[in-house]
Amino acid sequence: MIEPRENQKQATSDFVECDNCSMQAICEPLKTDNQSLDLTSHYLSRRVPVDSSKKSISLTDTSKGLLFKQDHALIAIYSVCSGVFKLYREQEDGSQKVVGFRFPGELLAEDAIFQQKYNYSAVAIGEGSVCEVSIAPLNACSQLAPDLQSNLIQLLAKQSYEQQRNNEALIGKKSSEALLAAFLLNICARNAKHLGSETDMPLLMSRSDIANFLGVRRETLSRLLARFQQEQLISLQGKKLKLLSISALKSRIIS
Amino acid sequence: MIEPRENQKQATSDFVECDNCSMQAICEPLKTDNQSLDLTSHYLSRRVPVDSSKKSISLTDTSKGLLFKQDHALIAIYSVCSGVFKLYREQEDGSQKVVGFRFPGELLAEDAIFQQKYNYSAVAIGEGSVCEVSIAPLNACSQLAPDLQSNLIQLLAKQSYEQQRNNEALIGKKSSEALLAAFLLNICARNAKHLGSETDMPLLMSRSDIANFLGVRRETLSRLLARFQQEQLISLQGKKLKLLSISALKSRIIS
DNA sequence: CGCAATTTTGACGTAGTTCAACACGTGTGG
DNA sequence: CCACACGTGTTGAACTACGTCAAAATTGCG
Repeated sequence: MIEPRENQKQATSDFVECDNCSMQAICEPLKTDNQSLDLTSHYLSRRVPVDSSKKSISLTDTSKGLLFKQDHALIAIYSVCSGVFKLYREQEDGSQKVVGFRFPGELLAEDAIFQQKYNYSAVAIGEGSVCEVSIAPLNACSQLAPDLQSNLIQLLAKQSYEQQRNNEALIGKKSSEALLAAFLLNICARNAKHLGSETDMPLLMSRSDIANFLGVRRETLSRLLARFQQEQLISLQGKKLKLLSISALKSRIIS
Repeated sequence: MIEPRENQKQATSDFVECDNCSMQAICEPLKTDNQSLDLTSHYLSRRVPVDSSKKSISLTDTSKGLLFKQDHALIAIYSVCSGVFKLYREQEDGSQKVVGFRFPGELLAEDAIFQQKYNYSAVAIGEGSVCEVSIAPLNACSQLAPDLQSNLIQLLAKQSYEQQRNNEALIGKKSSEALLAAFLLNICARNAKHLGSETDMPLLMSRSDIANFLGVRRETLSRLLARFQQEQLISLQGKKLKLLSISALKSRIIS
């Protein structure tokens, strides 16, 4: 396993390139504009490591790898640089419901802007890192730079689009099989750009979390994955997921 | 009610008040600012009727009540003034998949801004009306009025929030019962503000459309609704839906 | 009123859940 | 070093919810 020695920061290749990042709209344009260049430094922290395998870092609290916590006041929004983040919500009965995953290049917590508080908790699965955009300074800078504002509009509009698509992929699938097929295609598509492959990706999330998210039992997920392998739709060894036939998978999505 | 008589159309009470409308951010602030007052006239058309029961109106095409069509170029975004709109997507196999409903005060098609084309078709269920914001003029005006821009940000941020919440309500529910309970609570909450009741609303959508959206069969939906009535969770006569016990319904949402 | 469309009801088969046991890897302490 | 607990993933058998197909009942509309 290619494990580049670690924590004096991973190899560059583990990070998504800025060109593939959702946050680009409010990071990069300012690079080209000399006058605004300084602005990003007021709100942006690049590639902050968030690690669930080590003891908790400088972040506020309890659980290791926790990026932010449900119901806490909004401080910053993020984009994922590396790793995978799990979004979940504590329920009245104490159990947790996984409400989503975020992959490198994707935005995180932007839906907290409306009520100024986080709607779910986010935790890194294994090692991860994020770019952090602090909201208060961003707002201040936006007053000064109209371009920044219109870029923020673009960013939110794009996110609205992505979210709609991701959710359409999952609502109202009649069988678990269709649901899983849609999920696998969805996550591979979302990882395609930065991994350079439409068919291969590491499945870092645990079966429990995936099953929780999809609303099926661990056991069912296990059986479905086994069936998909038998039928040569996917191959799955360890964490390595490979889609063997995208078209065949698509044909399983009968909503 | 401040109703500047309009299009000599439906009774005033059928329209959502502007105070309860998602679009308010880019409609109303400009009312208070005398200088910008004129701007809205450049991009905003108020309370345009869209009616599926009459013959097709001045709109482009075929089906009556159609507001916009999937894959067509983005011209305007909308907010629902009255009635209910169904969002659906034509699938490869020719069938249609209902991907959402929109109620008075809610935004429509904002997720088309990213790719400048509509991601689904929208059709009025029965009679409806919308406020229409044309994108090109809006963009032009945004250049001139920074306030308008930041209001647009607020609007998109809010929509991002709403969308996330609506979808969390529906993904990964283990039983159809839980799914339906979540759906009923969701749509009643979304109609609460403008109807003035958390528990009562007209269920204008057909059973087929609801079942399609939820990904269950018409028959199953029918049986579930019957069961919910037996168990005194809801009452449903004709189109009148009443939630009899919100807490009991909530307890059915075991995700 | 009467036909068509929509909704509801019934009987039956299958897919997915439930509960239990088991296999595997990892970390912990004697 | 082994024994043990623990988390994760897989497998089997019984039960149940949902889908399917078919028919009856209701609603809506001309």
